[in-house]
Parts: sequence; structure tokens; C-alpha cells
Amino acid sequence: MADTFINNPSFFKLDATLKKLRNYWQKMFDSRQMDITVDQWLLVENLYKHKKTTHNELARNTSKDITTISRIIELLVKKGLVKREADIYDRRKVYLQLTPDGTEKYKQVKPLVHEMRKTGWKSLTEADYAELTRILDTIYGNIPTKI
Amino acid sequence: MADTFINNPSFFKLDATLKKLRNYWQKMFDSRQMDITVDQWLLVENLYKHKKTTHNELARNTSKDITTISRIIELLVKKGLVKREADIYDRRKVYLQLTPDGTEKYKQVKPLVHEMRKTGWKSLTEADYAELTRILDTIYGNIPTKI
DNA sequence: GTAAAATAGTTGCTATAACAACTGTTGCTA
DNA sequence: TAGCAACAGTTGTTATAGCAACTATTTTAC
Repeated sequence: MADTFINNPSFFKLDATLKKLRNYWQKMFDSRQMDITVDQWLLVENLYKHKKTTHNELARNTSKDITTISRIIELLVKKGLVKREADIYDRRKVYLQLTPDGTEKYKQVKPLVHEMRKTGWKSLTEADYAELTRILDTIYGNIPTKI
Repeated sequence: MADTFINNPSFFKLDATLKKLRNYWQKMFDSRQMDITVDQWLLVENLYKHKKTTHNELARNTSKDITTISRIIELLVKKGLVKREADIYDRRKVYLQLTPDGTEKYKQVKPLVHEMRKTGWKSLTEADYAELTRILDTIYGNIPTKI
């Protein structure tokens, strides 16, 4: 029948792939003494691109919960990679940006990440990338935001 | 240049899609008072299919760490959905299987899961499923197991 | 102009993820 | 057969994920 894909565990496959990727990244980070976790890296990368942003924006950009952002940022601040700065006009807001050490960390880790991306995409094409993007975007769009 | 896909955050897209799926599933479970988490469900589903298995097998089948299995099983045992049974011949081994309540839970949740899978795949085809599988399997295979 | 609602962020709690270290058991090997 | 490696599982610790409840501001509504 036509429902093979409904009955198959794509959730599981997504999860397994992501987990293997995450573990690979983390082990590479550890073996090169990068002293950073995968999710911490994702925030550093985002802060490098956006220079100055808030917890909320960061949450939207990284698809993470704002409480998770809050806690990861806390760790990055402790490591001296990120600094917080209060908004003068809206005292609820806190701007986040990389410190010089944070920028340094970004430049140190970036080439390794580039290599790992190449490794992951080995023997796949630009068309494959487009396909994956299309399918994942479709699934993403199919899921109701409110139930 | 030809490296669009290398420079693009497919990791992020995988993560975002999976997270949205997981949240959707969890919210549906909660709204129907299924009293189960997504990962607990994955183990229950697996135990239903394999009837009698060990922590190790379950870890392999679900792509989860054995420590994670150990803790999720602990919760399922507390909920009365799973029971442990010692192997007579190898006293290190513990067999796991669903209790009658566990089987009941499976039958209760299964239709909802089927519906949610249909929702996720809406407007996608069998060919899309094959493509996604191929691409994810390739990425999975590309990642070194040992670094 | 004040009360209510919305916004920004933090903290408490529970669950999943993974590494390290541990107990206990079994199998292997000199 | 004694010693040690391998195996099965658990426990401790740190990190991410997300909900609920909270503080503190700002905006909106009347």
C-alpha cells in the first residue's frame, strides 16, 4: 500500500542522524581541546553573525527555548566568551555579544566545523541538499504550531 | 561556488525539525492525557515489537545511550508499564517486557501516533520518503564512528 | 492616569543525553 | 584455575529541553 512512509520511523531516523552528528562534533571538539559544547558553539556562531542580540532573538534564531538560551549564555559568560549589556531605554532587555575571547574562539573552531560539514556531505550533491531542505521544510510546515 | 550546502546549517535544520516534531508529539500526548513522554513512547513501541529484550538491545534499536535506557526504563517500571525479569543463565542480564498495562498503553497511543505521522508527511510522497531516507543514511554513513 | 496585559528574562523542576566510574557476573587465557 | 578482560547494568555529574511560576519592567486599555 501507499503508506510505507507513514508507518516508518522517520522520527527515529532524524533523531539517530542528529545524535550521531552531535556526538561526532562533540568528540572532535574535545579531541582538539576546543573546550566548548555543540550547543554553546551554535550560540557563539550566531552571536558572531549578529554581533549584538537579545536572548529572545537568539532563541528564535537557534530554535531553542529561551530558558535554554538563558542557561547556555550563563555558561558562556562564565567562560568569558560572551558579555551582557543592559539596554538603556528598556531595562528589561539585555544585549548579548561576544567578547574578544569569544571572537577568538569562533575563529578557532570555525575551520573544524567547516571540515566536519564537508565530511557529513561527502558524496552528496547540491541537489541533495536542496531536496533535504525541501522535505524538512515541508515537514516543519506541516506541524501545527498550536494544537 | 559549489559549496552552498557545506556552508549552510543543515545541522540546525535537522535539529529544528526534530524539536518541532517532538514538541508536537508531546503536546498531543499531554492534551489526550496519555501520561507518557515521546522517548518513553519510543521504548514502549520497541518493546511491543520485540516482546522481550535487554537494555543493550533496546539501546541499539533506539539509538539511545544505555544509561538513558536504564533511566527511562526505571520510569516505565514505576508507571507499571514495563517489568524486569532476570535471566536464569546469565545473572548479568535483565529481560524487559511490557506488562498488560504497557500493552494497553501501546494500543491506546498507537492510533494517535499514526495520525501524527500522517500529519507530518502531508503533501509529501513515497518518493520523498525514499529521498529523505537515502540522504540521511548517507550522512549517517559519512560520519566516522571512531575519531 | 491607573489597572491589566504584554514583554524580557530567571529559577525550579523533571526528562533526556552522554561520559566516567562503579558493581557484579561471565568468559578467556596462560 | 587464578587472574584478567569483557560484558550487563547502575549511579554520579554536567549539559540541553521545555513547562510553570516568578520578578521586573513596559505597553495597552479604559
